[in-house]
Amino acid sequence: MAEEHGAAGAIDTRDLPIRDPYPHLSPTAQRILEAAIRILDREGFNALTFEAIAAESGENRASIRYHFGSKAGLVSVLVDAVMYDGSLELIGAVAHTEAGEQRRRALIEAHREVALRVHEYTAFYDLVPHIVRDPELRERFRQLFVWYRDLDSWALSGSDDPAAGNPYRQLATLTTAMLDGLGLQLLADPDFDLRPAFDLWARMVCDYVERIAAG
Amino acid sequence: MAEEHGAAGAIDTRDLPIRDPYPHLSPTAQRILEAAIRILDREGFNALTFEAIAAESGENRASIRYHFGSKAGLVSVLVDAVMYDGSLELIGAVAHTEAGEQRRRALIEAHREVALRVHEYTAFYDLVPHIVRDPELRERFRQLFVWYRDLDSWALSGSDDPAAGNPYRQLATLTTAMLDGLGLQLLADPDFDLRPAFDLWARMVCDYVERIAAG
DNA sequence: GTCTATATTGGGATAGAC
DNA sequence: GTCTATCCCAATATAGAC
Repeated sequence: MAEEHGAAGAIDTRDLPIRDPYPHLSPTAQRILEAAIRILDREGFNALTFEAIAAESGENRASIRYHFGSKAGLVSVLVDAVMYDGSLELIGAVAHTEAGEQRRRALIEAHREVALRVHEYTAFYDLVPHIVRDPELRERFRQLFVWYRDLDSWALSGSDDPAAGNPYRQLATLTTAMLDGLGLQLLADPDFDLRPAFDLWARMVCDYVERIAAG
Repeated sequence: MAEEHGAAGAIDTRDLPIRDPYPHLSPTAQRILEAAIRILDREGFNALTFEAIAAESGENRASIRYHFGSKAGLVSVLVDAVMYDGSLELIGAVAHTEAGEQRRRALIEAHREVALRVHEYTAFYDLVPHIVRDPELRERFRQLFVWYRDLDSWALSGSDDPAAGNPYRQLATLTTAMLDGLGLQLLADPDFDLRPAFDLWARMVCDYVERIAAG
């Protein structure tokens, strides 16, 4: 009675516009990248200097340039790592669910979990100004949104057929926007309880999906 | 048959957690501030140096420090100016509308207009990382969100009584989040057409409001 | 591959002339 | 109130020793 995993895997990591940077890095480079992410979370983009990264990682200043070429090279990999982490969680939650109501619930629950963790949004919003002004990074950013809308509409449709997601495309756009926007309100006030708002959204989505399904 | 303006003005600029910085500035300081905003829009926060502002405004480097005390002082006023501009437009759209359907429509139309102009979101998202890390700025940011939720729920309720907005508070949170999130998607892709998504949102809001009103 | 030392740039702050 | 000159510092980049 369970769906075949192959079918449910119609959307997986291979469709992601970004890839996991870690497997392509030497152990030293991985340590540097991890240190850079910690600094970005804690102190923001402006604190992301070779000096600070060297201290945090235990590596030498010059070693950072050796492994990543330049500041821009490091930032590019950093952006991939942050984006990839966020996407991976969503894929993991829905990729192997059965078609139908179960998948829709899994998607909404995964969204809720992500939304409630402000910590990841700090690094994300720190990177946005730089992503938007770098043509290459912005293109990856754009593709990531496309991917999010694809995944969301696919999961909302509850069908394994990607084309079935089309009626849900605008709803997916709204859901993605909602999550980013709620993250911003959480940044403004870490004590703000966004669960009631999220619950309302989940109800509105379910109502809408039922109406679509009913014709 | 029209409501009194005094009553419709239950929410106005006096309730804003930030004030218009311009009236308190000398003509020179105003020119400097305008130049700073242009640079922020065009080149981002990192390009916002005394050097660049002096060149853009035609004023002298030292004059900037004289008028704003320090870089942080300038940024603080800059944040107020950007936030105030966004808020003013929304107030203008709904403050003098009649209670009921007209006000709800005015609110939604005002939101649509703001959402479609990516240009203002660039400066906003450039400032976010700095706002979030400065306790004073973040507090004003938090209060601004509270104000947005108040205004939105008040306008959605269609009543002049502020308390009538309570059932719409979560919906207001979602609307605010939606707009910020759509702005982000527009930053990622200026050609992305978010009107269909916005139309869907307007419909979902109307449906919800009708259901609440019906009891 | 790794590190030291140094070059170069550009930021904000300060003091004081006008 | 406005501007000039200068100081200090921190950042990335470079060259070359090991």
